[in-house]
Amino acid sequence: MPELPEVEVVRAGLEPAVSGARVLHVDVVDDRALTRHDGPAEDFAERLTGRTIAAAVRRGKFMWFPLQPAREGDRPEALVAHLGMSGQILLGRGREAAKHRRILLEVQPAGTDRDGAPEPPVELEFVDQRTFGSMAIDEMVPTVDGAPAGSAGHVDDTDPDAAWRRSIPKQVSHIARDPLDPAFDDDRFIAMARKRSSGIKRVLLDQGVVSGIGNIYADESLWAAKLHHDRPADRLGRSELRGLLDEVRLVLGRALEDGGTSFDAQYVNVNGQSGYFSQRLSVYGQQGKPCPRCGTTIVREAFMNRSSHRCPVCQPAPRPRRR
DNA sequence: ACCACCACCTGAGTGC
DNA sequence: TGCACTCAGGTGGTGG
Repeated sequence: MPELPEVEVVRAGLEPAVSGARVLHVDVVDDRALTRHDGPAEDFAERLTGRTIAAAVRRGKFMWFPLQPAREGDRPEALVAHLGMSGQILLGRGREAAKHRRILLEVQPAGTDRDGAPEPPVELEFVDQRTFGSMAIDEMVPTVDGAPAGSAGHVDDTDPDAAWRRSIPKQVSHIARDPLDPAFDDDRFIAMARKRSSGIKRVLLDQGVVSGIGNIYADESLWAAKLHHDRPADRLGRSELRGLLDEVRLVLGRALEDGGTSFDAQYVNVNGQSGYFSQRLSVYGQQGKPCPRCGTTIVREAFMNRSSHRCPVCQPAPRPRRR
């Protein structure tokens, strides 16, 4: 479930189960699910087993789960997860192994039932057909701007116990904030974009400039902002970029409300359920259908070994750059 | 520093 | 049926 809304659906679904939970058992079924981990599977399992998870945090398409220190004075660490193109994290108890199960974690939730008895352990199953996703244990470093590192749900940012709040896994530190992050800096985004000569869609997809946007939401946002994907970013006005940012936020927000975009069973929440935003797509995958705004037939074009979808009238091609 | 391209994978669909 | 080919929601490293 790879773009921001889908990853946020997963993060929010995991949060109540993992916050304060203790990792009882780690089973790495396929080592390829650890490409982001610096070390062998045994190292991953050893460092994770017995640890307590503090929370579930997300920036862009990356999620991480800060771990309480194993011993006082230890460097702060987190379990990092990226879903890649086809990853899922499913929650359950004793479920049958999915075909592409890569890692299974068994955790002891922090909560108790209404009689005060501990809840039964729960399984987190990391499933990933194409193995572009992976997990890792990574050290945490302070955020450069000193603000909370990402979206963490119901967390008190002033709580001194939440020291992890202003830290980020080292391998995620180069990722820019996403447009739904309160600490996202609009002016910084606009300044960065206006230094890029490549097309605006490449800039939207550059996770070091703005994170969380992938091929679906780039196309949807550009259609909403009436911009062609090849418009050179350094030739766009500040107000055009501001307007684009507004549309990005609207699109991501609506997709989140709908539980994300699911084209097939590949993209589901932690309970295996689909999202419904695919019913509201204006251009992505809508080639041959009428533009919802002007009725012109939507076209699909090759773009970076993938596709771009647009309305030829609402989003006319830019004139080639003169020199 | 930027920029375009390629590799990393599995499976579904299409045309011959 | 089988085979070759294309395509799919992402990221990172590589050269220029």
